[in-house]
Amino acid sequence: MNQLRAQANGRPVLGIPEATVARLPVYLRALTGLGETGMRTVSSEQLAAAAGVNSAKLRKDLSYLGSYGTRGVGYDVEYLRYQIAREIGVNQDWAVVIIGIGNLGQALSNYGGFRSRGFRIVALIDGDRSRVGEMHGDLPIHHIEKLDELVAEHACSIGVIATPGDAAQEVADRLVAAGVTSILNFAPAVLAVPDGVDVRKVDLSIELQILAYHEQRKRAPGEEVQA
Amino acid sequence: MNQLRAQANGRPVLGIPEATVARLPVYLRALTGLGETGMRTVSSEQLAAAAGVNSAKLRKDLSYLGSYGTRGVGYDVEYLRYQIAREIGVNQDWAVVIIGIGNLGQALSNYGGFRSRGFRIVALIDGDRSRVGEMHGDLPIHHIEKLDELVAEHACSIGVIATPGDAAQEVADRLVAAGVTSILNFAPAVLAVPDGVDVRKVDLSIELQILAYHEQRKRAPGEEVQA
DNA sequence: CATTGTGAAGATCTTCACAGCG
DNA sequence: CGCTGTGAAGATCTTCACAATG
Repeated sequence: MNQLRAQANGRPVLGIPEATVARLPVYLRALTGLGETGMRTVSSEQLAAAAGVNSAKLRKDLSYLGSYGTRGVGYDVEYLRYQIAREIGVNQDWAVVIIGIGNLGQALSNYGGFRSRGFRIVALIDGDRSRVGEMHGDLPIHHIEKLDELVAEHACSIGVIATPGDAAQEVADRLVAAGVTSILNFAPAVLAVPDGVDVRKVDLSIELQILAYHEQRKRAPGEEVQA
Repeated sequence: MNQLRAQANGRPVLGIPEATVARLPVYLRALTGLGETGMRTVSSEQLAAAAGVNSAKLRKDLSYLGSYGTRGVGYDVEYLRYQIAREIGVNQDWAVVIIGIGNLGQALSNYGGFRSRGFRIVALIDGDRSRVGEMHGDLPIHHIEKLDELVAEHACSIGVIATPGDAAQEVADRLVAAGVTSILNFAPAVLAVPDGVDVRKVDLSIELQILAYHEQRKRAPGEEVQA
């Protein structure tokens, strides 16, 4: 329902396929790594290997961004890195609140990979009043009643939910009411949100279950020969 | 390359589509929730709503498992839950080792959602000798030199990597050498593993980047009208 | 007769293979 | 010549819409 791509100026527009969007951060990471080794130029073959995809897919993905390569040569590492970062929005500053400061919330608040990609954690929030004031790194825990205030103060558009499942919907409602329009949900719950709000869900136990499914298949071959 | 589905006995065989496999745990969770509320029977419409998908997709997905519904009525909650659990392998006992006991590794080791789905964490492992013996819950940290021994002792087929990115490949090699055939990788690194070993990757910062991409698009509409 | 199960149509994603170009 | 960029083919996934049926 999109696909109005590349126009006059060569810059793309609307409608980078979701599958491509999901891989751009991987390419970005790979380019950053290659750049740190001093490499100046990279072929689609090399970059694809570093990113763990095949080169046709990589070239197709990059073609949605524009024509940033040089035929016969490859891509300029730094230039491509910049273009992808701009496309994703990672060279902006994103204020993030984390709600639910259990083990996972703490792990997330300490995760170095956020800061280096433009995500700045501006507040830690919990519903348990007895934990208010507790420091994690240089951030104190606030009570969830302060959510509106904190979101407004930091112009925060992204919220991370790391609460138990049964608290997640209420937290999501509060986030939406406070003006947050993107939610990363670690809680085991399906969230209902209004149009215009994006939710992405990470479920640790689902990933393990998918592995288990395949593991089980490795172990029980031959089950198919029994009509 | 698969699609040899449903045979004589009605039981499916090989080739449940990946997209379906990835949703089965979601249905399982939804069914467990519905079951706890006392619901005995559920229509595809209701279950789809609880799982956050549309009902046509749900029915198509379930059809790959067999014909477990009753026309005009719906699905028996408990029976369907059992069938999905069996299909995924969640009613088995899966021994899991976690390598890298930083914030994330600790969060994972405490995560209740694993145990209840048949995943039993049998060992915590770290490369830092000074942390050996440290207790987390009822498990001590072992040094990575003990990996082979621990994997063998617990007949462990799944490993979780929660180390920094630069240690991940070496850890993966060790896991494979020890006999682990499924790896859940939280480290920011693309892992090379032999055929027959499955790797799934969870990258927390990638999820945030995907949100940022869409968030950016919400804010800058109209960029497309400038040839 | 409400609801499942499913062919068929449509959408999206991947891969191929090669024309185009530096 | 080497490598990108991309139409076109192929694979997979989603949705439609309705026949089958308990």
